[in-house]
Amino acid sequence: MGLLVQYRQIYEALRTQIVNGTYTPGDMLPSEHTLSATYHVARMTIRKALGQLVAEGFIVRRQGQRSIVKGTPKGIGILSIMSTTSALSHSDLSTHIIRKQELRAWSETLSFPVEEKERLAGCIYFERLRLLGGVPVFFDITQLPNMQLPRFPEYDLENRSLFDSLRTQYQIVVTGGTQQLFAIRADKRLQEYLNVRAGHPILQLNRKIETNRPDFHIYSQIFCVTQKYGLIGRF
Amino acid sequence: MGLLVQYRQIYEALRTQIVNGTYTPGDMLPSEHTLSATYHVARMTIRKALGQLVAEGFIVRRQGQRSIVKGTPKGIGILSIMSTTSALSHSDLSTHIIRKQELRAWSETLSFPVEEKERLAGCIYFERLRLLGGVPVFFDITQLPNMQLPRFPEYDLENRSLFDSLRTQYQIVVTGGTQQLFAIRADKRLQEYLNVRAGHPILQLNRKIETNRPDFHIYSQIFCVTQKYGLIGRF
DNA sequence: CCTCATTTGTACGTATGTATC
DNA sequence: TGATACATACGTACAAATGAG
Repeated sequence: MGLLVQYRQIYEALRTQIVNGTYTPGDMLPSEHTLSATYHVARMTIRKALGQLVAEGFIVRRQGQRSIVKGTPKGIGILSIMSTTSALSHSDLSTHIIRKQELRAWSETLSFPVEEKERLAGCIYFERLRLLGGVPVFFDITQLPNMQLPRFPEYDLENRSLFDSLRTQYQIVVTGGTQQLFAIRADKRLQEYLNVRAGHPILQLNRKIETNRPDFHIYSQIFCVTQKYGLIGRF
Repeated sequence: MGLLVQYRQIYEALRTQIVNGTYTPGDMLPSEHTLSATYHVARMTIRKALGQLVAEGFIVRRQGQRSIVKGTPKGIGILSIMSTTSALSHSDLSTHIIRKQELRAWSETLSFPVEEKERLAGCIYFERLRLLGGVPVFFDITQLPNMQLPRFPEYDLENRSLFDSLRTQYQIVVTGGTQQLFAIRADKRLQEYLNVRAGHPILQLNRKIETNRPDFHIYSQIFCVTQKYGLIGRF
């Protein structure tokens, strides 16, 4: 296991408590000193864990007062969908697999060049369509290197987030990335999948996502209809 | 001065050396131990400074080897323009002020609600058009609270970056933000400014940018033609 | 307005583990 | 294998911001 490190365990523990609602937005976490006592670690270890939570938007911290819980952030490097008009439950989002993950050659049309080690490892490829209340809102193509991911091709990406799977199964976490954005007109394939007329404006994102593994990047292309729902994300 | 803290001074020193080319991409920084000796500070202080540089993409760090310089990052929370076809000098980007910064009421059409303290402080508003090789590529509207920004209305935003000005003049640095993205059709105003035909796909970004000042956010709307130049950024 | 306890931020020193070369 | 360098972790001390009184 790669989870021996203490600050990581504490990070996971606190993170879980925020995600599952033990702490709700506006709540205050215990002080560094208190946490240090309860987990039996040095204050610096606690600070490291809290620093991670700050970086990912789970909490905010200000000198002189305790950490304030902000809740589960909307998209950490990822983008999530949000209604432009009314609040909408996240559970209304469903995923339809167009192509299940499979080994195939790297696409030639990526915005960002694949690194040598990744090219040699081969490519896991899949396509998904996301629907909100039955309406298709975005179509995405994901490619990632086939490196030390035992049993990955069997995972059900319909119900689980790719990023959650990578984090919990393989300790791969997103550390940042580069993205390129375009507004385009819908082509034939997009018209079909996204159910729009010819020439409808579509938001395209090409991204190279970096992780804590030095030579492991996720390459994705996302095509999104933003007429009714905007794409929202943190940076 | 807010720059008494040591790790911040060391951060600025190293950052400057990367930006001005003393260190070029691929170079290695001195080891933590060496830096600790040259600056006469503890290793932890060096680590804090290097951590900042990592977070902003100036360097990458891996256990067992020295810090590797990546160069000046393209857009930290900001977006910069990059040609989709060929490499293009950044100096070809020119800025045309449509409306110089002025005090006015907060716009009602922002994606993100303005915070109470900001609303009371009033709004500094300006509009700019960015051109690449003489071709307009994006039009942006920026609004920020009129809080402790002496002489700001006089600054020439044509030649200087807003973010550089805020950082060097007021020690305000971007810490993150939320953005909402849309693909839209060009309306009459955008057709005029961006020189496109009716209905041309336009990329719209609405963003709320957070800073190190607790109650100071920058609200911006960006409208971008991505036909020839993509919008690129880190997250 | 000032004081004081609490809490976080910065900084130092030291030790050990682990990855890279 | 050994030397180098970064990562984690402990302990301590003081500075600075916050909020309560």
